[in-house]
Amino acid sequence: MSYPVFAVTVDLVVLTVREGGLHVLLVRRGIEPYQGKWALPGGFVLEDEDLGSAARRELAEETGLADAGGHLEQLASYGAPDRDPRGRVVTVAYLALLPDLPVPTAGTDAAEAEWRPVGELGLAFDHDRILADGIERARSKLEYTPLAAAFCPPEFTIAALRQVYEAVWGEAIDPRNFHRKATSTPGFVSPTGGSTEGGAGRPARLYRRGDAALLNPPLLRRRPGD
Amino acid sequence: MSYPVFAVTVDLVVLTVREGGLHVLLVRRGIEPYQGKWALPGGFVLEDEDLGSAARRELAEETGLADAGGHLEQLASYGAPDRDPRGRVVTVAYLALLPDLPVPTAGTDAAEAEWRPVGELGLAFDHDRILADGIERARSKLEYTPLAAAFCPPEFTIAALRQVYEAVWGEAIDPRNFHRKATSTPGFVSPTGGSTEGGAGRPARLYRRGDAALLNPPLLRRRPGD
DNA sequence: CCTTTTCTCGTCATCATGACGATAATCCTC
DNA sequence: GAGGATTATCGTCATGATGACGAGAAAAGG
Repeated sequence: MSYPVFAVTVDLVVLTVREGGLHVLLVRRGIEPYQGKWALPGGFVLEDEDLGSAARRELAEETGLADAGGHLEQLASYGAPDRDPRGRVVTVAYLALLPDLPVPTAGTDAAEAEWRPVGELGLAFDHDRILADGIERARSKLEYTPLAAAFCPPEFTIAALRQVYEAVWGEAIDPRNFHRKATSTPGFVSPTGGSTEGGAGRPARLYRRGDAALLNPPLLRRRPGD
Repeated sequence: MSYPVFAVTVDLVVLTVREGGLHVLLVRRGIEPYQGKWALPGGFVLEDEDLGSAARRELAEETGLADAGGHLEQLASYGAPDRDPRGRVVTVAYLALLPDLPVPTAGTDAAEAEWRPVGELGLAFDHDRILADGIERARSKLEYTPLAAAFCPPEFTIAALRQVYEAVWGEAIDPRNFHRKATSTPGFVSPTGGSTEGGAGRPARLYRRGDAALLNPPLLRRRPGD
């Protein structure tokens, strides 16, 4: 039986929270098509390589970081016949959530990788859509999982965790209610015993990510139209 | 630049509720590899065909039904290097939820398509995993969306909807509390005005699927370990 | 007419949440 | 060092959602 052949790529939606807003890692394309445009980092899946392995490899190459406590999961696949003018290319998109770390550019593929605020449009290929899907996935996952901690360093305060929610959801959250929710939901966070020092205001206790896979009950954002 | 080439297939996890239990549409493989084994229906993505179009085409071919009010969504992609002994094949799995309809076998590809209870293992390729992912997706979607109605005919009773939840989640639900929840959650169901007749017990009002994309608040299943 | 079955509506205690007051513990400024 | 600013943490209260369960309504079948 004969069948069409495809190239298969992985594209990465790498999100972080910095300066109070959600940012995505983008690269400027050096070659046609879409030369000079911003695009999601990504690349071809190699022979003998699993999809997840390819995503982890690309993430390491683009960020120059050995997986620093973040989170990586498959997002969705995109394969419109005309999505790449060079031919039939199916891309498997992955979503990565990382703490705010500088992107090293020396000695990596990430010649022009940069954190950009989400919301800019005009990315190459169908990357606008992929990015939008990734952001919606991240927003939704924060409701039902403790994954907000993937945006934080290994130890963090409740306030830092709340600021992640506020940045990703784009809405303000009452600090007192959030504190109650975060500390009372089993497996959300676990105290380290330590505290912050040197900042403004009362020192805050430090927490690590909890061991729950799911928040129960979830932490639902306010839906538009209620 | 050179890169590996892949075949791309779509595989379908087609679920329905019948006889009080969750069933999946399986086909018996007629050729090697895995000849004689049960497998998910699926096939190659054609030249000039979008992934979603391929899934809809396969669904129509396998069930012989023009999309009968069900639901179809992308599930995930699977591309382990050794998942198909014939070579590098990436499959994009789709999840379909259908009302319980007979599977016509005449004049279709579905030479041996059958509804099988979920839970049997030993499917071809990595289809055990794909099926498990599809079931978990369906269970989860029932919590946050009105999609349970996709398992029902266009008009249905609250009891029928409840039985969908009980079959998919595998747990009993209090009919009175479920009735309150279904009728009071905005956009979950909308009454048609009609009623059942001829059955045992008091006639039940008929409903259609509501127009909400999300249930708010959601209808959470009891989590193990609470 | 009575029983059985199933649907529908109500009640009540409990829990989660949103709104917000109050106190605690630090830093900064004078 | 006194007082204010800032942030963290704890508490209170009204409201809404939920689980458990009682009870009436509307049919079928003897």
